[in-house]
Amino acid sequence: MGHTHVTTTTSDEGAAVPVTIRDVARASGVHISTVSRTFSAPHLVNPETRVRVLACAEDLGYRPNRAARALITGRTHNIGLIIADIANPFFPPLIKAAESQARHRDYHVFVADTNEDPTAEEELVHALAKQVDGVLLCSPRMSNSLIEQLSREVPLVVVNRQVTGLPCVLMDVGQGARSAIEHLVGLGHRSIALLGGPRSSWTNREMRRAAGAAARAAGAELTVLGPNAPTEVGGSAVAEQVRRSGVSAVLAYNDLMAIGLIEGLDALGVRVPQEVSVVGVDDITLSRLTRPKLTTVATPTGAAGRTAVDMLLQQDIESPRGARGSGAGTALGVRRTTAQVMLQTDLVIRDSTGPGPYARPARPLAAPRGPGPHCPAGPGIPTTATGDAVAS
Amino acid sequence: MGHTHVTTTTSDEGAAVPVTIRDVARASGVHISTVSRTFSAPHLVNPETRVRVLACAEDLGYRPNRAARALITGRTHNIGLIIADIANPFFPPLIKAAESQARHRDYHVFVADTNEDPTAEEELVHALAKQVDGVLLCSPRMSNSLIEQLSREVPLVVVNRQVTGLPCVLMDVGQGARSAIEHLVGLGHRSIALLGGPRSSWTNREMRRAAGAAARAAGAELTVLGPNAPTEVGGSAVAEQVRRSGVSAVLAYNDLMAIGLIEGLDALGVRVPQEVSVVGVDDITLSRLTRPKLTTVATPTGAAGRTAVDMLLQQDIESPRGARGSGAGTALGVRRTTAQVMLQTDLVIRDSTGPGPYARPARPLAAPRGPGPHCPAGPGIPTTATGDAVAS
DNA sequence: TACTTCATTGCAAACCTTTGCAGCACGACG
DNA sequence: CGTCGTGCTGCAAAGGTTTGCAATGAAGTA
Repeated sequence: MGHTHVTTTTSDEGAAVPVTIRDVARASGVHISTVSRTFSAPHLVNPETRVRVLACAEDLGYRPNRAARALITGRTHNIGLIIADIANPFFPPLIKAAESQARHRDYHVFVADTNEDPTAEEELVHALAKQVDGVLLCSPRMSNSLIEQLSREVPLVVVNRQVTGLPCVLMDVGQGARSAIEHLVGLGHRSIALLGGPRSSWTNREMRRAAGAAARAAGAELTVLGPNAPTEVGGSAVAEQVRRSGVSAVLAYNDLMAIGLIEGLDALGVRVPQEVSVVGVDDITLSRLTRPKLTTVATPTGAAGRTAVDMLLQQDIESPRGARGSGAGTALGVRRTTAQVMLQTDLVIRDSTGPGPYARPARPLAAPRGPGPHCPAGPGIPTTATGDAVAS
Repeated sequence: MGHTHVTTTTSDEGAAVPVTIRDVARASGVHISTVSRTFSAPHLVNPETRVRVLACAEDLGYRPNRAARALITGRTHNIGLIIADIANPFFPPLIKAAESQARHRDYHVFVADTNEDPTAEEELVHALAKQVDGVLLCSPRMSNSLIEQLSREVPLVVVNRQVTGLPCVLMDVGQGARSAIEHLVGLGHRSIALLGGPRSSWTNREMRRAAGAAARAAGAELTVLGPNAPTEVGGSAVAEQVRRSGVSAVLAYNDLMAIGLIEGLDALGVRVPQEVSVVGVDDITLSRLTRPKLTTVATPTGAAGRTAVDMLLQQDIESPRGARGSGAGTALGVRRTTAQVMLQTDLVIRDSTGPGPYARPARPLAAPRGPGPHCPAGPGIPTTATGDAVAS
């Protein structure tokens, strides 16, 4: 892993020459305030002057110093985006959507990864606080109370976590888990495992709650396995445990774990979906590329990113922080309205789920053990999953 | 995709009360400069005073304003990281390595995605310029001359692109492509396709050059297909073309394309590796999870991230930008030394490559068409790939 | 002509912090 | 007793920008 080759050259390249508003003012023969206005309030300056100033600025390669500007206006036109794990393919679509939405409003997005570490999360919020106008906290791992406390330092929008009093963007994983369970029960599974994710994940708690209720309602038994790391290795690590537990179907915390689990089961000689059905959550691109293709609960990540940015900017605009005028601020408790948005999820049925032990044969097929590979849920099996498809 | 549910509440949460160095000074009965020193030069302040100040600061929840600090010191302790496409799993390991390395040196990393768009790249550099101490440009898509120009605005380190006069971190994809071609020729392939990536990619040019030379030297024929988008769809889109071209092996620009290609070939009924062998580049985690597992050229992404950060910080430290003292700077041409580091790559042989039409049978197997699925390159076939394994 | 209105520009304070320099007190040394 | 060094602290300028206010001059109105 050492580097093969290092070449070193020395050159006399000119260093960065910071050109300021003063230089432009001097060059164009006006006061610095006029230059400033040329950029931030063009309608206040004589068209002739303006073009002259602009020409000089162009000439000198002047660029307004955003940090200095932020110091006085209190707005940086930056948004912070804190992510538990960039390596999780769930996030990139969210990031991209947020970035494009922000760009439309003349904002830039800075992404930071926390490695699923709550401490890093907190530190990052502090570091970002004064350099951005607001922070999007995605799938945070820290406590609600800490989040509330941090929200006093910088405007926050939380994604994938419900915290009262703060704007939140949620995905209805409860509904998703319910559909998944009902789908599995409809296929004839009665003994199902839930592969838990990180302990401190709101999504994890929601899924657990909803899946438990749905299983109970449908007369199926739900075993909870976890918590686990929300990654491929987290999934493959529990393969043995899944086999021993004797369940015929598994709902995983996310696609990555589902894929890892399938891989792990494969290594143990357990075939999916013939012997065990697996459902994931997220519908990452990858879930369409593995064999078998993954049945999964699709989450609207792009919409989440866009919505979160909108909510942040809206909240941000109505309360210009760092106001001028001496230290008032505490006096008038700012009245702020916080919305919580819940986005729909959808079950996408592909090839990783198949008939279970209690399936009623859909057509004259060999064994109740299920049809050949790549056979999606047959049309003969209702997915209403209210329990009546089970009978016995 | 609409949101199911929106709840809105209004609360009287106190707004962000920005507490400055002044408040702390007032509270602890010292001058602001003493407070400042308490944080940035603790050894200069009386221990008693220090604890008192720290207590007050803690009490009031004071946090130094990094923007204001940067304005005067000229250092933000931030690093910008510009990436062509976060959705490409090649980058996350690089990002994480860079972040961890930066954190060790008390720096923060801000990541930004450009969507493979050169214009966005340039804009992002400008936006970041005054908010970071330097920028890591990863797999840039803009021209060398523009990069050089931008490097006068902010210290730059370039990854996956060679530009003279600037510090660069390169991966030896030339060597990688050579090994891949030799591996394929050794397996008995004589007609090979190279799936090109983005036109403006340095890696792309390097691979093309090296693969061409290696094929010529080994007496094989190389067909170049492309340029293409460096994604799964970019790969699957050329499946038809690959089949028509009649090659028996393909070297793809990266793993994503290789995986997409395999998927596309599968849809056309072409089996990998039995009918066509496929080699990728990058060794992303995903390449171990697809079937067949991907043979690929592993690139040291983590090392690249760490090295890039080191080089940036080193370059940065010796020349403190935004120096105090009036507008000198042009006068003394700053002498700066730029290193270019080349990192090794390694061919990882898995299941997507198998014997070609000119293979000599390794053991008494059925047809020269190749063994069953999941059979990696048999131990009987040497991978020295100097060409002598071909014979006839 | 005198007065108002308007557009344009300059002035200077403010944002929050760092830092060179000077001042102060105190102990030590000659 | 005078001088010096040392340890600590305060003063004020500086960094690049925005912005309320005032000043200027010209045009419009009565």
